[in-house]
Amino acid sequence: MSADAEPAPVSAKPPVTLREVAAAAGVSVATASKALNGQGRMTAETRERIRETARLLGFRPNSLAQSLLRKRSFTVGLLTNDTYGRFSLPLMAGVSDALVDNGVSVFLCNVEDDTRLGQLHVEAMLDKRVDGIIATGKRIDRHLPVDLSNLRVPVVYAFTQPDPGAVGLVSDDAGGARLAVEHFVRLGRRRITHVSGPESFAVVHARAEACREVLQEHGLPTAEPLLGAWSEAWGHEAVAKLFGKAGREGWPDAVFCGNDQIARGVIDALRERGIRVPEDVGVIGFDNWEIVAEATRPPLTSVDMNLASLGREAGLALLSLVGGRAAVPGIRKLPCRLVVRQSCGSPPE
Amino acid sequence: MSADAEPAPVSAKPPVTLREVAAAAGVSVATASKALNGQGRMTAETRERIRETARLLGFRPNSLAQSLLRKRSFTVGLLTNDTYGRFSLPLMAGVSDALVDNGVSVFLCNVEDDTRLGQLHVEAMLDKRVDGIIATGKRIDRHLPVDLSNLRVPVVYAFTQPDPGAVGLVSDDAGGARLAVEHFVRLGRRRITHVSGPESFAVVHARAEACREVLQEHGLPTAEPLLGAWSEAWGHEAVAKLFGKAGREGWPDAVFCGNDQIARGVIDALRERGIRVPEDVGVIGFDNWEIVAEATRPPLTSVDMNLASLGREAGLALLSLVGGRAAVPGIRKLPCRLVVRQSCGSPPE
DNA sequence: ACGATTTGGGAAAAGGTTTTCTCAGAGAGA
DNA sequence: TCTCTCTGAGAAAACCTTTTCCCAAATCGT
Repeated sequence: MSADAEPAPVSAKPPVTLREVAAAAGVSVATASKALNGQGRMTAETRERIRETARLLGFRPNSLAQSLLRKRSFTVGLLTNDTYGRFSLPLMAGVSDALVDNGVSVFLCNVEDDTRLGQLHVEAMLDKRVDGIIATGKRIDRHLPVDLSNLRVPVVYAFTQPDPGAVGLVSDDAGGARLAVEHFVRLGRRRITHVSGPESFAVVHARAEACREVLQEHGLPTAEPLLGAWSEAWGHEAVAKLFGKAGREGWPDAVFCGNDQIARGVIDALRERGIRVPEDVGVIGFDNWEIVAEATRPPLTSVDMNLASLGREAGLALLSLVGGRAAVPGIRKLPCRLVVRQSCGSPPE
Repeated sequence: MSADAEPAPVSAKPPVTLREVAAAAGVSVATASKALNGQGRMTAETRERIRETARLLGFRPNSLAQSLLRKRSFTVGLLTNDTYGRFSLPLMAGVSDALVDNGVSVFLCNVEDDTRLGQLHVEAMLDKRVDGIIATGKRIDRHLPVDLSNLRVPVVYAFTQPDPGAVGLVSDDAGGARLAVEHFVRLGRRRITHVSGPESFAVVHARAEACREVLQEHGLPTAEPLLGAWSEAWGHEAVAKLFGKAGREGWPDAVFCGNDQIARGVIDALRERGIRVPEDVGVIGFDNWEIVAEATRPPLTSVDMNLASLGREAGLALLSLVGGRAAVPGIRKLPCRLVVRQSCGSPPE
């Protein structure tokens, strides 16, 4: 019989340890450690020899052992209840971006509005000695279904309701709304309306209020915002309400929408009525959800909440907290940005 | 002067260790460990006393120390290049679901089609001694921009191109297409066309081929699929091509679309032409992207790739690999599922 | 009552790294 | 030549838990 070929072992040999490097270089582990970390005193020749040996052997320090000793794991947890990631993913990208260069990895935990699951995840993260936690969600006026107020690690809240006294980062919804409405005003629009989501959302009020303020500042007529749902269907309905009444002169010439889906519905409904966008009516959305904003006809001008920046800031804030530097508690609002596409037209000559 | 109130320390006292529990219970750490893990021999009374002490003190074992010893970190990495998470997030949800009950946490790493970033993340994960890695992406016929073929830890590929000899899980696109076309046939549709994405995608061919097969099996006419982009705009264009020519009798009575955005475009374009959906033409999409499928008018019947299940399976497969049980290498295709809404009509009486 | 076995529990090593001490030898100053 | 100060490097503790081995006391059998 021929000797059977050994099946390739699924897991290769164990990683090379500092002890092995030290042995290969003919020094003690202490010296090896110091050589690699630029600590201690030794001849440049010794240090270089050890470094070379480590390189040759492909040595990488065991992060677990380091963490155990340093009481710092270079690991943070990102807690979210935003299953589809509309908001958390851009945020996560920013967080990750801010942290990866510091060698920090991110545990993503979806708690799904389930307290038990949240508890489970938080305990798992704590057991794994995360250096800190970033809490995020799908709306900024609700808590996650889990209590993070008395943890042994710092917590930063981003795009979710912070606990009192904690560090919170949210988008400046009022500012975003200003951006949109002022853009309309600048383009010469005069009858500007606001169609937004459910009354139960804090951002709905913040944006509506800012909208009203800007209109007043410019001496333009204000009307009650139309509140409904975050859906295309509501955009259609709203158009029916706004443009259903006869008398073209009463019609708005601009609609600022609470999100891009509403705006999409509004634009489609306007086209169905033969009302031209942007010639007759300008439309601005919110969220700058590119896949929607770019698919509307014409492409949608929209307010971007800069969630990636928000995530970056949250990551940096957490890093600073982890480093022992106290951060100013309270809610910090980060500016939005208007992404101009073609649903508003150009300024009058 | 009144004594200043001490500012609350940002980080509370360090976690309680096994040593402290042992001291409080008047036993050695060895005994304490055994008591808590159900190991060793001791009187039930002693064991219970230690357990109670631990509970009182809020002891939780340091996962880092455990991992160091067991050579198992209860941590896995999820590598993706799907920045917006259309595909990775449902998948991630499934993975997480499969793993959380085993106390396994997931590092989410977005590598963004950037080899350097990929390298960075993989090394960080390896340094942190992840038990395994799940690789995923935004299309199943492309590799991630990072080499995972000779890692010391098991790797499972889900919804991305696996390395040869590795374990790969993907959706059964051909099966999904069959589901859609057979649904049309069952409803009595006879002139069924296929509008899909760019030719460069493997799934485009798989689905088109399956589509052709089903039509042949039923003796129905086949036509070349229309290949374009994954966009609404292409859906509009395709309708122009299909329904532009005069002679209503040559028109299709069913359009199977390569994704929901195309389907959305198709439905909108049909309505604009006064062609009724589903009465005149049935439409089926792919991906079951709920936010799109539910916003089309009428709501879109669509093929769901069961990405959460895919994620679950990937998680379980990885767990099994980590546990040392060899898994069958090669690509396993998981079935799709047809989500029926209202864009196809009801079966004829 | 004496040896054999069981019982309850502790000591110590292991896991990989960092850091603080310690120490032998070398060079310098007198 | 004798002491003092560096210099280069190692020993060992520490981080926290698990597990193997070991030992004394108690129980059992005869």
